[in-house]
Amino acid sequence: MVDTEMPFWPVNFGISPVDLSAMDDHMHSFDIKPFTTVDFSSISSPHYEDIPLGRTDQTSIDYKYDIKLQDCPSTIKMEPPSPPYFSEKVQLYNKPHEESSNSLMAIECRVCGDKASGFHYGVHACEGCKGFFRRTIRLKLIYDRCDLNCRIHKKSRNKCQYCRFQKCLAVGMSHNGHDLICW
Amino acid sequence: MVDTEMPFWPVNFGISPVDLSAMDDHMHSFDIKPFTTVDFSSISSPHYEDIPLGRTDQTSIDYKYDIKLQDCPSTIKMEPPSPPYFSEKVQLYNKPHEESSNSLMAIECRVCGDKASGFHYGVHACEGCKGFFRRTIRLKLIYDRCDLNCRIHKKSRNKCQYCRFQKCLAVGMSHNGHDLICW
DNA sequence: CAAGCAGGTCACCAGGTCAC
DNA sequence: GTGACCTGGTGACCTGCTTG
Repeated sequence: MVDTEMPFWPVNFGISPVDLSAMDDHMHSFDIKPFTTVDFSSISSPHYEDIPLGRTDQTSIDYKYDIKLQDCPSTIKMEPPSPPYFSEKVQLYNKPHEESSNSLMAIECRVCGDKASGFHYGVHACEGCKGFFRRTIRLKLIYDRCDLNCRIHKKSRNKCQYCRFQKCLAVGMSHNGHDLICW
Repeated sequence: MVDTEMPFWPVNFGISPVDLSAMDDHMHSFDIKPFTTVDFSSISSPHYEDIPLGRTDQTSIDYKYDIKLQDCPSTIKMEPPSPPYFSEKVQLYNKPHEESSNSLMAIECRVCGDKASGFHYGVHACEGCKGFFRRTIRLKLIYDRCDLNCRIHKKSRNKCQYCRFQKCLAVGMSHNGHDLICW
């Protein structure tokens, strides 16, 4: 959070508007941080920024965590990011009156398959996995390594924290996941 | 089981624990306090020395935010007011790649760079910054001071309310923005 | 009438809490 | 430690008013 390395915006004082725009564009390019400065605690963000239409830019930058997956056994594979993101939101907004929340109810947690309570940290997740991920991040927890690549299900999700967290990362959970999809 | 001494997993590599904790601590900036210690009456839109045409009567502003931009660090300087009608249009035409079907669509929020939804409070702003500014003003919110001069852009705008609001003021948002453009 | 903005609304999610 | 529940900020959308 708080990237102070480039406190640019104040500088444009007395510059022509055109220059300003140009500068702004430039500034944006600084937003992308190298992994070495990954923003750990950033609190998130804009949930539905451009939801309604054409959010075509859902790149998979979410994977900045995944890149290493922390000594992840090679057997762990990335899963595609949670695509329901748009469809559901759009659907929701398109039919406000209807009890369309039911549709959301049916969505499965990408990590354990339990019922997702919403779109958390960039993926559909249940309360349990959401809380687990949050706790891990906030407390900077490190779990005992496990090479068994345990499968994570609703019933077994608490058996292996290491693999659960790996799964969280693998499915694209990111502490600032929402931010990331902007790029 | 849980080893917190060696935060070695991907997220924070390259970041020192100090940085991390600093970041975390920054979260507290979301605490909102009533305007008890702030002289609300002295708050006003930022001054722009280079404002050509006399925005004479700042006096009628309902909620006048401090000229000092809430004790903003001296490194923060005002940006020129949004002379938006032209600058943004120019910018618009300089960006042919944008789908300019709807000309307004392409205008950037002066605060965060997101897509502006219109001319709000005196500047082109997105729905998010518009709502944020409105809320801050109407509820007389004051945010925990931040001296980090955080840059505000679409994906980070929610990370620091203090700096976001400073940016709002800096770009010229004012509760009676309409007065401003009427000179 | 249309256009455009101020202000309101409320689904949504991050983060906190605490019984278990 | 877990996860169901709660709280509060956010922002997309809506409504109503003003302006031309």
